[in-house]
Amino acid sequence: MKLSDRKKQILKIVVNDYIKTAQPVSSKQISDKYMTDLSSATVRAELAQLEELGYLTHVHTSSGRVPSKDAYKLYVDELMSRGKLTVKELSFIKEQFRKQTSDIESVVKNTVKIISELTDYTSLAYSTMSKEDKILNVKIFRFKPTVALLLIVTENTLIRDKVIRIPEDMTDEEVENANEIINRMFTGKSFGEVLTYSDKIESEFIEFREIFERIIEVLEDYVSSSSGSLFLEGEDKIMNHPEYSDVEKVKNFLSVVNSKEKVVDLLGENKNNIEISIKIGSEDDSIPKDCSLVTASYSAGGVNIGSYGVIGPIRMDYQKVVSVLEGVGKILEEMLKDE
Amino acid sequence: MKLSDRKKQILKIVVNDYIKTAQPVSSKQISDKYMTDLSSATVRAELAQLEELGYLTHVHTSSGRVPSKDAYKLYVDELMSRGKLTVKELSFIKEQFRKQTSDIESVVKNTVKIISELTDYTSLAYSTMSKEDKILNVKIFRFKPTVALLLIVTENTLIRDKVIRIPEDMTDEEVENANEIINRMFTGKSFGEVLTYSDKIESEFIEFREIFERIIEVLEDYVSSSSGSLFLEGEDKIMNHPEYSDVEKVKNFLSVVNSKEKVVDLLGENKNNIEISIKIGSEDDSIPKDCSLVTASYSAGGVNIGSYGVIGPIRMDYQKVVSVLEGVGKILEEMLKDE
DNA sequence: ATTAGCACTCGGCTTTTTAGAGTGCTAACA
DNA sequence: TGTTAGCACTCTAAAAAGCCGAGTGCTAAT
Repeated sequence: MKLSDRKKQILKIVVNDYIKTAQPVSSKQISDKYMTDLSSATVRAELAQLEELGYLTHVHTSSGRVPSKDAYKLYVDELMSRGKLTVKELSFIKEQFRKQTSDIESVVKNTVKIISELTDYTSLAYSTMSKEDKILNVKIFRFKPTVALLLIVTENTLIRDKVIRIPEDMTDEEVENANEIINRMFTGKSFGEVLTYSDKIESEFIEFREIFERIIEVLEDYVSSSSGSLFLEGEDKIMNHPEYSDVEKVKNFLSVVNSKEKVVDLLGENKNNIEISIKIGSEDDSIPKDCSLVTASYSAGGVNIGSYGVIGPIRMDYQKVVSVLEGVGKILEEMLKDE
Repeated sequence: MKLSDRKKQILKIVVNDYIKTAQPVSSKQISDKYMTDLSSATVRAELAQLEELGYLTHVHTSSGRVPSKDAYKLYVDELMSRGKLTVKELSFIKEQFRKQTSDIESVVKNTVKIISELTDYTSLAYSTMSKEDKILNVKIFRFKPTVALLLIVTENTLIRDKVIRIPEDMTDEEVENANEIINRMFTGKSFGEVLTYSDKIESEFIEFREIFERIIEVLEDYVSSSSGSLFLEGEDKIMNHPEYSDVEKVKNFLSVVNSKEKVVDLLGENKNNIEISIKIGSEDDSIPKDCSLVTASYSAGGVNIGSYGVIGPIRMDYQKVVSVLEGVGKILEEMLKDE
């Protein structure tokens, strides 16, 4: 059934008001505050029908209406007016980004912080570590007889470094040598490729076997499912919202959000959308019960390299969140383009 | 006034029981469960006197006794029996550490995790970035025309890396050159020294001015008060304890614990003690209200390079916490010695 | 010094009461 | 036919009242 314009208008009012106040909204309020030309009785009739259609719920016989998940969905798809960031917010974002140094990691880290700050929700980002990412350069930097730092630079400007052990009896030249050979072998290849051929390659360089193994280990580690960097900010922000006035719920929320695997699961899904994606409630049940997730993804050089977003109660200020994500996203893309 | 042995014994019972149950403990419970040779009336008399002396409080006229801060202090200083870790726990620790790779950062990170896991409290660690730490080696690794990775290896085996920008028109040789000169200048010097002389040095190398400035920036950044790495684990564990059944309190706790500056403040203090230090309640008021902090410090090569510990409610299982910190500490020291 | 006994206190729980906000329905109205 | 005033009804949230019992403090006896 198609909703009349008036029904839509009323539904929008209900959702807006409920998002703002977290209180069930009554017919009288609507008629008084938003639709002075209509009596509460008329509104009441409309509300009853909207409820019939599944967009509203009654907490109990008396006491106003609360939006259902369907209502939220309709709201974000059709009803919600797209907000713009205020000048103040925009300049705050720019201000924050200005302090920024170069590497992607810290840019993303900062982004997450800004988003959480601006929206007052828990915010998260995930940098994909894709198997397709091509290796540009591998550098073994030995800074102690038995210890070296392994640097891997990839196409997506991702740098990974990790400490590895070096056999003590290797001379610096040998290490240098190994490095060069490895570089020749790896450069231009993707993580995936390198790992696939690792057995074959390995046999060719028995002399550097040990170093080689370490490196492969590191690579495997990076590609392994839950790798990639995860950034989380404002986990505690959830407590600023009345639906989480109960410690049990907070605990549950945090246990999900603090589990890297689960979060990666959440964020991993919307690969291709540059668009903002909104998941409401247990529309998909990986999200913690009664939560919504709003995400976008960012890319460098046209390739999707991660996603970022906000997680919070279903009664979320979608308008604000979307505008913040859009605003920040634009600036973020610019920053990454520079690299 | 000196406490009789019996009073001490009773006080110990009260603290132990209260730590375990979080419930005020009554004279009857004591007489029934712990001192069957004494009647509740006698115990009652003793309790009354202990209260007189300030070790116990009455929540209200009826309903049992609760330890005061003084009681906790006495408890940890004299009364508490030192616990040993169970075999199970010990093997758990070793198991966890076995997976460990080399670098300090991840060892410490792992340590924090283990502690939090084992104690069920929020656990934290802080790696000092001291001005006295001497620079062993500086390496500029240019992996893109305008971008380089700056590595700084220090005496305490700390490695810091950071991405810096390089002027595009510098040739690789020039960068190499700059690197060498900088290395000569910096090696053997402490952060503090380098920063002090930075003005003077700078004038000598106008040609490399830009790189030089970047490096100084990075150094400054590291030395700046809130630098050093902070590790936090199990922030949510606080909610497992009944005194934090109120969201407001949790919020307050988290707001302190999530603020890097504040935590660094907390941990920064007990520099010299290898010993375990226990701070109860607002004995010192930097700690979040009604919290206790148990810390120890770790060192490498005899130098103190950080501290780690546990933060939680005053009603904390000190015995368990201390034994875990000691146990983990020993293994940690060993691991770090290997480096 | 210890203990049994008893009166007394007071928090926490359950129950009752009350007030008011909101609905649904109906009948009247434009 | 859509809108509205009016009213009975429902249900919650908050306050008030009542009850239970755990625990204490004190006293008098052992």
